[in-house]
Amino acid sequence: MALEHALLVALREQPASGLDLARRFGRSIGFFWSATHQQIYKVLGRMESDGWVEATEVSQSGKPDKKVYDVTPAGRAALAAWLAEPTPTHALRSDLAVKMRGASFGDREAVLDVVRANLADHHVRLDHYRQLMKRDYPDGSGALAGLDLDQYLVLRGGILTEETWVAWLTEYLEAHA
Amino acid sequence: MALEHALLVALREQPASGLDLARRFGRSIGFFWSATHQQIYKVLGRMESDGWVEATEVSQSGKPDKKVYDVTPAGRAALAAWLAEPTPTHALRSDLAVKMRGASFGDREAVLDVVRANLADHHVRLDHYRQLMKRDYPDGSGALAGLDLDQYLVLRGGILTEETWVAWLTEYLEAHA
DNA sequence: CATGCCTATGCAACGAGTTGCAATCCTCGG
DNA sequence: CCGAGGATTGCAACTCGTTGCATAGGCATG
Repeated sequence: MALEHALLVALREQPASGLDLARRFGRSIGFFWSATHQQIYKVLGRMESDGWVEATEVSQSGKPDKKVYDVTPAGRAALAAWLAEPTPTHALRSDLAVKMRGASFGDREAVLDVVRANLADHHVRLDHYRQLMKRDYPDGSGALAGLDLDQYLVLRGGILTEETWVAWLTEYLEAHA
Repeated sequence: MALEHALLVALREQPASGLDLARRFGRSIGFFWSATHQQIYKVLGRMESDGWVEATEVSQSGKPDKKVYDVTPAGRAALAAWLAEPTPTHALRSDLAVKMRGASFGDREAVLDVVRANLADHHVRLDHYRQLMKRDYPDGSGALAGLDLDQYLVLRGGILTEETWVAWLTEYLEAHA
């Protein structure tokens, strides 16, 4: 239900084509929200027929044309309304947690390998986020406000989340060492 | 894809009926994995026709009969195979993060209210988990092993996760104070 | 020119989960 | 007896997202 609104946020930050969005959702935004290009095209089409966004054909040199989407006033209103709605908090929902809990019912060493692989992945992500932080906010949050501050704070959330994963999986592995 | 395996883990811990499972998924297990009874019945039916579980009709005094499911050898093998598979890590996926990032495009004070409501909810969950921890593991993890240790460690993960949410949302609110 | 590769957009089929509703069995209170 | 209400199981329709594939333009290389 929220991909539409995530796309509205992304397009308000910067108008873009479907594939541009897919790339952004694979990078900075997408570390906190993922979506494939198929899903993005599908939702963009619905949003366009709902009048939330409108597309402009843009010619490119050396590449096929692309359709750059921008948010309409109706889309802005829909976004503002959604932003003010309460959001239910839903639980974690992690395959890995299920495997950790069920490790006794299979090959424990195999589960530990899965956990180790995930830990390595979370280390990579954490390093990546920290690099983004250093590159984009070398002076900390002091001078930020509005959109910049919000982007900073969401990146902070990503870092906190990855640190938690690292801590948790490390604790799991040490307890089973 | 993993509800089936989450159910296998739950049933290996303790055979149960569909509604029993729904209640457990609304409680201890479900703080890390949620599922409605409809979804559980649907998946249990498929698992039964796949030969992963088998049901026994059990009469109850004062209540309708119930079907208690237990895991078959084929189900045990399927669970063991799944446990050893690698698990891709997928990103956060949080409506609230999108709202925090997009707060500039709507009524910021309304978004802050949404964040405050979520913060209160995470405080409640954190308290709940800590009570579970105190009730079920008053002596810490020292003497635990196997299934008990795993259950403890997953609860630890829940606590770490909720602490992270509390820290993050608090930081967000203070930055916009 | 033919082939392969990248960009860009999109369709179709499927799987998973949610929401709303229904049916049955049982007990309890009036 | 009758109706209310909880327990138990389940169906149907819908939304959301994934996976696999298709189409087309343009470039580079052999």
